[in-house]
Amino acid sequence: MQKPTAAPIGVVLAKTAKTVGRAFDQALATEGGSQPVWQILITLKTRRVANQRELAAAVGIQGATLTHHLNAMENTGLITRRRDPDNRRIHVVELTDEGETVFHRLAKAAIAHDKRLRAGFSAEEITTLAGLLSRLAANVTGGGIDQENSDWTHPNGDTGQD
Amino acid sequence: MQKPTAAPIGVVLAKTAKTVGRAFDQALATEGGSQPVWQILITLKTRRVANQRELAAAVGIQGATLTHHLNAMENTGLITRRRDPDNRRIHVVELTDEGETVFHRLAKAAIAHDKRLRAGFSAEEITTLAGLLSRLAANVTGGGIDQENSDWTHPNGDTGQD
DNA sequence: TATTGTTATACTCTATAACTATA
DNA sequence: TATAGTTATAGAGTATAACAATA
Repeated sequence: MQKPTAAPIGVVLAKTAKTVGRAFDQALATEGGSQPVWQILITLKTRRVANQRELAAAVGIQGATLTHHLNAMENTGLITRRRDPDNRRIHVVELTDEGETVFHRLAKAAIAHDKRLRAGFSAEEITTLAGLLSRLAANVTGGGIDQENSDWTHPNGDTGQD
Repeated sequence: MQKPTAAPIGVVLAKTAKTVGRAFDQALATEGGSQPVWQILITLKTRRVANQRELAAAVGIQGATLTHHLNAMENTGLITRRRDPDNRRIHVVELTDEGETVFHRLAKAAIAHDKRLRAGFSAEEITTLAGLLSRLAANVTGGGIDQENSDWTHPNGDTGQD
């Protein structure tokens, strides 16, 4: 009986991500959100994107896929699109007040989710884990993975912690 | 300027899983597979499931979703379904020869993928990573995550390494 | 009635290709 | 022509609800 190889790391990663991702979906859905919408909102709040292509890249989807989500978000009143007067090809995407509100609600859910996730972990372990995951991603991208999203927990110095 | 929180671990996990998962999709697609098909095949090869509900649970999908995939796999000749004579409610799922062949092809791709993933990692780091990921998953499931899949690299003592 | 699985239907996310508008 | 974005269409994966078959 050879030493069991244990599950390959890709399988462990995929299963963990599925489990954790579903819990996150659930948390966001409770607040009327979804992962793509959350990714779009957080990107709009935490970095300046020059155009939708950049936004799509930051979220990790194609331009047409982004349009699809933006249409839904515009319909539900989370964002507005207007043309940039300096270059009318560019559609400037902006959060509405409702979009801001939803962002804060989702941020709260995301923070709670992350807190739950970190339970029992030391800060050092989280750092180690993040580092290992980054290296994993780098191994399949050739090293160019965009792992920023810096200070998202305080997008406005306020995340609604009542 | 407060110390940047870095990305929350859930975000790092999701992004890494997306990146790595897409690379894996790509690797499987090249061999005519997909992740659900691979999960089903590997489960059939590495554990004895009493019925389709168990198989669905092992793969992490609903029964109806499994049926959907099994239909496709039956159509493409990877599996057969026959009724268990002892309990005709149960549909016994079995790999055809073609199914075996595809399994081995996908296993090869999966092994190559995992090797690529592990590049630059020590065995200890992989163990650490797997452990941390398991704990992460446990934090959202209440502890009952099914992380087996033991010796999948040698389903028959042979994985086709030419 | 309970268990096993399938069918019908639909939703979300994603993508590619062709198109419009602007430069 | 090149760039920014949208529309049209489609496909994969998933799910729930209702159903059929068997026990």
